[in-house]
Amino acid sequence: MRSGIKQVAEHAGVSIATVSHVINNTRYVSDEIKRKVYEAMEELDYRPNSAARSLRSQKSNTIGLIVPVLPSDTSNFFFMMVAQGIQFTLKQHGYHLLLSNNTTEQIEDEQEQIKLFNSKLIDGLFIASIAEDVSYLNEIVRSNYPVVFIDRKPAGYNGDSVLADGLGGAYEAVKTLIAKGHRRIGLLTGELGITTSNERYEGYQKALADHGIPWDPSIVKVAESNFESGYEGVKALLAEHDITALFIANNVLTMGAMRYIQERRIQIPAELAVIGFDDYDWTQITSPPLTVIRQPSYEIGVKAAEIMLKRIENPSAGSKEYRLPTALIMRDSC
Amino acid sequence: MRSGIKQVAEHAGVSIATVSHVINNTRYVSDEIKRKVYEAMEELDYRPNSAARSLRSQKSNTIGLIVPVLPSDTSNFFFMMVAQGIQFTLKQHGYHLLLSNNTTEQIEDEQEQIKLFNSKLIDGLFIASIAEDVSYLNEIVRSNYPVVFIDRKPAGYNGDSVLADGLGGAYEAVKTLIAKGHRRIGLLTGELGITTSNERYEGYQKALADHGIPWDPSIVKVAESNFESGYEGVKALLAEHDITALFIANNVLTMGAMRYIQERRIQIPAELAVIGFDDYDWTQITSPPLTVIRQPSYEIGVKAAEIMLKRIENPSAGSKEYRLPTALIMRDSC
DNA sequence: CTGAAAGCGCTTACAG
DNA sequence: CTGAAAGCGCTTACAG
Repeated sequence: MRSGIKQVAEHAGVSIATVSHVINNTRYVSDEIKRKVYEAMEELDYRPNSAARSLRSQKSNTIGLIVPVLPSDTSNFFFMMVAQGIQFTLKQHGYHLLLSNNTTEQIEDEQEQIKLFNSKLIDGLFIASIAEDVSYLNEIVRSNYPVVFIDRKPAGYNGDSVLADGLGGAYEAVKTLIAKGHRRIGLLTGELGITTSNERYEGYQKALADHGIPWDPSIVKVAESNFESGYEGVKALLAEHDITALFIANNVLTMGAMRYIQERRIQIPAELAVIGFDDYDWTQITSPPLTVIRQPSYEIGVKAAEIMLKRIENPSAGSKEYRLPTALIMRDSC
Repeated sequence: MRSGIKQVAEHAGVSIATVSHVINNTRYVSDEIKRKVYEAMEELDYRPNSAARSLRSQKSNTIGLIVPVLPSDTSNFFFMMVAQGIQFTLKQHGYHLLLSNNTTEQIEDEQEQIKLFNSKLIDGLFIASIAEDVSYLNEIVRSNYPVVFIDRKPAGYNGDSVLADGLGGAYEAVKTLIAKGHRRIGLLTGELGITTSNERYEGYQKALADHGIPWDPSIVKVAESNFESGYEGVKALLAEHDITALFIANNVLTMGAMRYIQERRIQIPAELAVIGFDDYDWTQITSPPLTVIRQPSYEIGVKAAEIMLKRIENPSAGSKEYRLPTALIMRDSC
């Protein structure tokens, strides 16, 4: 039998109220008694039962995370890194992370997950929603706990958001390509709708505009974010159009695209200059190593967790947007 | 205010006992009453409070997962895929997954994590322990819930284990290299001690022995599993020894090794034949695409979850080991 | 400065 | 076939 607060109280010769207060540091207890309580806890290897604690205090010390990662997607580092950053930070503050993948990319699934989390009395929710508009949160979450949006900033609900500066990153990539003399610069990007893709597209357009290059919609390819689409995407782009450079706006598409490029022995950067998105180790092992826009994925997780902890302490109104800078990592592909 | 079982009972005009029983399907209730209860639950959007449920039933419907993934390790797909497989399967059975990374690779950290999980009343634990001997579990877990070991099979505690057939995979890789005419086959592998590395080493030795090739310890390099070590590992191997082929026994080392190989423009397979471990998308974008031993990582997660669910239902004694087959994926690097 | 006691929302013997 | 009630292990007003 595991021992509870009652056993500790008996062992220390005090009331359970006192034990509770020394555990939570929630009112003055004399040093002498404190010592006794700690000793008793030590001796009995006491661990507070968090179900009881949650039930009573309506707090679970647990925060939910919902990310859209398909099981087929053996390449999506981004959310995995974010999750790690979150978990690491939460752990240091005594919080647990409940993980859920939305594997279907259905909005109903997302809602169902949140309902499940609700019955676990989560203290907060991190979500990379697949929806553009999350007003459904008004009914499901009802401001019972803070919501922090990661990577994407959907409309319709009040919550902080933590994202990378996708516009700036895309802008820098395209500007770099332009500086190298390219004018026919293709874009391969994920499906529009979520802010992430929208912003990168915008950055691309803005860079072209700022440098007086007309925007040619026929050399931008919008594709589902998976390896296959990356492969087919460059293939189509190269078959039909005379581009000399390509900016690929996410890491999964980049990987698929590189497969096609390496298969056809297309010379980089001689025949085609490329800049990819996200800086993971594998971008260094292609031939040549890829120039990429780095997003601080782990740091996004850390930041999101910090924001969440603050919100839990101080649920003041008003939401804020946190932008983490991207960086151009120059290698040999352009 | 969220509504509880009491409100549902009132609304349906029955006792809370009856409501509880229809929720849990735990004793006969007439169809008529059942209908009323369901209606009431629907109407009030009732979600059982799982803290209360856990406190009362000593079950949390939550299972913990501890994996050793370093924050610096932007390459470790394996456990991420396993985690996904676990979470997907658990979700379908109404279980939640509590995630924890052991980011320090300290055994004390591992123990601390488990203690934290204990106070959350987890119903089970998945662990890829960094320890060879986990007898400490006897004190911490005390058979309070089943433990399923993933990827590694440490000694000292009774639990099922789910792993890939590392010995067979390594054997097949080396055999393939031998069949291609190689006799000086190097090995780059992760640190010994955990069963995973041990077995792959064994497979390597066995394949050599079975084909009458003397085992030369000077061409095996044991290294920490990270990108840097992979890079330095091949570098050392190639500088000092005349190997014509190389088997790299895990994916992180493979990535680092490929970096060195591509940097030095070493021709594969002409100058060096290589077979890597783990089949992730990025193994297709190197030049040439890599021949690898595929481990079914997602499936290991699914299997582990299934075993866990069975154990929870039926905590019979005796543990079993489940081996999932590996497969040689032939591409162009050998 | 510390304790006795109510109550969080459920499940589950016990009655009838 | 269904209900009244005890109790899981805590936290936190309320007293003194």
